Amino acid sequence: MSNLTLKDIAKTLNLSITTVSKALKDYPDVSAKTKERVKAYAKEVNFTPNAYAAFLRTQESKIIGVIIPRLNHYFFSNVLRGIMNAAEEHNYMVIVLNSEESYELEQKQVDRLLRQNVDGILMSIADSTHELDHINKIIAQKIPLVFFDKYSKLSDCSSVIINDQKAAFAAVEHLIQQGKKNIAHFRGPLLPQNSIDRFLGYRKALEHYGLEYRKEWVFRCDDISSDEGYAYAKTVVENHPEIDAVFAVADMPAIGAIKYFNEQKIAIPEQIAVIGFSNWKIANLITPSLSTINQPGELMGQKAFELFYSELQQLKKGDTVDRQIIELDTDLIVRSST
Amino acid sequence: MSNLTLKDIAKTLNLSITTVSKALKDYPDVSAKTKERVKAYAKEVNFTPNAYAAFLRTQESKIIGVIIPRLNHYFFSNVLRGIMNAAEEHNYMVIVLNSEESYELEQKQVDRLLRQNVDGILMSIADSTHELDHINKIIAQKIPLVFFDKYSKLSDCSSVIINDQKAAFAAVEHLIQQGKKNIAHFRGPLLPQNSIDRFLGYRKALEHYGLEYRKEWVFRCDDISSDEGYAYAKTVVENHPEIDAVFAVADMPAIGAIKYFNEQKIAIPEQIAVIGFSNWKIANLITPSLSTINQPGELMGQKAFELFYSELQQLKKGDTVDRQIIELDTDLIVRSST
DNA sequence: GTTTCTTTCGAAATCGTTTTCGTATTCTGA
DNA sequence: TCAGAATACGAAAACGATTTCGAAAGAAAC
Repeated sequence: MSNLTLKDIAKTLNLSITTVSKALKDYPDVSAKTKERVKAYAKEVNFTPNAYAAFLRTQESKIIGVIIPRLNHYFFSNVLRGIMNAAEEHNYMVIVLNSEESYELEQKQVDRLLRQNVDGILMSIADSTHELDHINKIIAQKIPLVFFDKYSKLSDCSSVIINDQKAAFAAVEHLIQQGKKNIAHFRGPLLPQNSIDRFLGYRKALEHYGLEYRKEWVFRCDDISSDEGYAYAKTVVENHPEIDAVFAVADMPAIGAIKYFNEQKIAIPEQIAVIGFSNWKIANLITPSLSTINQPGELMGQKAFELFYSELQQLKKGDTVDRQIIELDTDLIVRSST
Repeated sequence: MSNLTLKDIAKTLNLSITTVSKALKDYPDVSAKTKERVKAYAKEVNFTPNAYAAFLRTQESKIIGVIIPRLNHYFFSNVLRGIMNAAEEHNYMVIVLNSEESYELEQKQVDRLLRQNVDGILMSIADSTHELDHINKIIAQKIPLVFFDKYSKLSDCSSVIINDQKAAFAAVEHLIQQGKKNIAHFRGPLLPQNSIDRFLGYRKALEHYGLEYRKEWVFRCDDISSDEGYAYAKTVVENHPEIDAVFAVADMPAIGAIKYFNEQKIAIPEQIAVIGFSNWKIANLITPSLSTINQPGELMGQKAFELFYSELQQLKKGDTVDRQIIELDTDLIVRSST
């Protein structure tokens, strides 16, 4: 029952290792009869070739690495699910690593994956990543690299993203159409591109509808946590009573804000409306349910794998790889908080 | 910059492959001088031994497999995080697979991991798993297997679990101490042990406090979803107005129930109290915040890895492995819903 | 009957590391 | 001075699959 090898099969069938190997891989220089014999026996004893030995020759590990900044975020775990399902279809295994949003950890994880000889790397870069040496190392080794969600504008790689600016614009536009005029923004950290883009979308929407941009209405959530949202909601109520709506960079801060407003018996959305970003499952479960922007996580993961796979095929054929950027549609989900 | 081998290093340093290999691994029969020379050069060119070639000799892949029933569940993603952090410390990589709570998929994933020659498997068995052939296959191959959270009472393996019965008892006891007398239970599916144990804890608490068990007050959530909780809450209100508290098998059904009660303006906890199980992050974010049982996810993952690691060491020494069952403490978290 | 071409198979090299064993050199003590 | 022990290194055989190349045997052609 323990794993047998080609040698074992060859011995029992009175053939050479070579012939057994060829028979299993349908080489033309093996007779139909022996092929049948070998295949039948291989199936009978449930033979599976040793992946490591195979790698030494083929240099294909049939493993991809995925680096995710946070594992227990609903959105990312959905992306992961999409990746894993797609990988499964192509007989790939997935090694998952998380960077905890740390640049140092991210570098280490990349090294790990390269040492493991993965066939490709899919990653969403950490908020704190400010240098790209590790990214360039991947590219230098000619290993397919695909970004998802959080990407780097500086390195030209295949990516699956959403148009954060457009989505943020839609969210703020929706608030404006509900009659809100003094809209605050709970923005994300300074570094990652999507945090910047959402902020820019916010500004653009204000500008487009002739509302004044006031930087004291922008609050920075470095951890993108509900606690920050809760704290800023308090600040808003106490120091900026004129604010009548909040657009948050993500659902978590939005939910924290709603919690505070609920406690203070501030009417949502009448007194103050709240809209989030990502459409976490929880968004639909709180009271009032949270309006938000839906990000198609599973689809994003699937597309990311497919980009990797097509790059790999191109590399194997010796073609020059053409790097694509896939922009997925988001949609505005209106619930009771706006 | 591409990966060099021992051979390359040996050539440039005018040494044999053997000596280089030994120097890097601190064999005693290499002089201090050459060790220095080799190590310095290896660091300079950033040499990392090929994991696959190494496997062929050592039969150690330095990879463990983790099978999780649902990836985007807050609790499991926390466990995963604990596993991954512990694995990292011991220089292990983690291949993650999800079974989607399906027995068939679970079998497939086990086969995958065995084929990949993982050094061990950590898993939480799927709700629908009713046979144990695949489990026995792992045991037969003498590969360390550790269950976490959802385990099988039938196979004697190392496990990290909580005492579901005790925890459920504590939850129901708490409701009773709040003066509740007619306590409903939104139970989980029939199969998994923890669903059964929580149900038994519920019954035991009723019995212990002299309350009558009524089976029409038990509702089965096969998907453990918020929708089911929502629907059953409606049933409770419409058909069983005497019920004044709900103990749910998990946070999700509890949250669904709260959503319905909120909509119907039923006072929580005055008219009806609700308690969940798991302490998802969301539990503290809804209004009213949800009382629940805290399950230490990250710790569970860490312990699971440690159990695996100690089994592996025992195996390598040729000792007989002693399988342990670690029972982690849960705690009752009282919030506003009770 | 000799040559040429197929068909079918196997020997052996290879991937990159680990590890056993042997050998050459130096060092010890009497 | 020399046996014996320590020290430092290398040759070579694994691990298990893949693949190139060559060779044997039979079929076909003249």
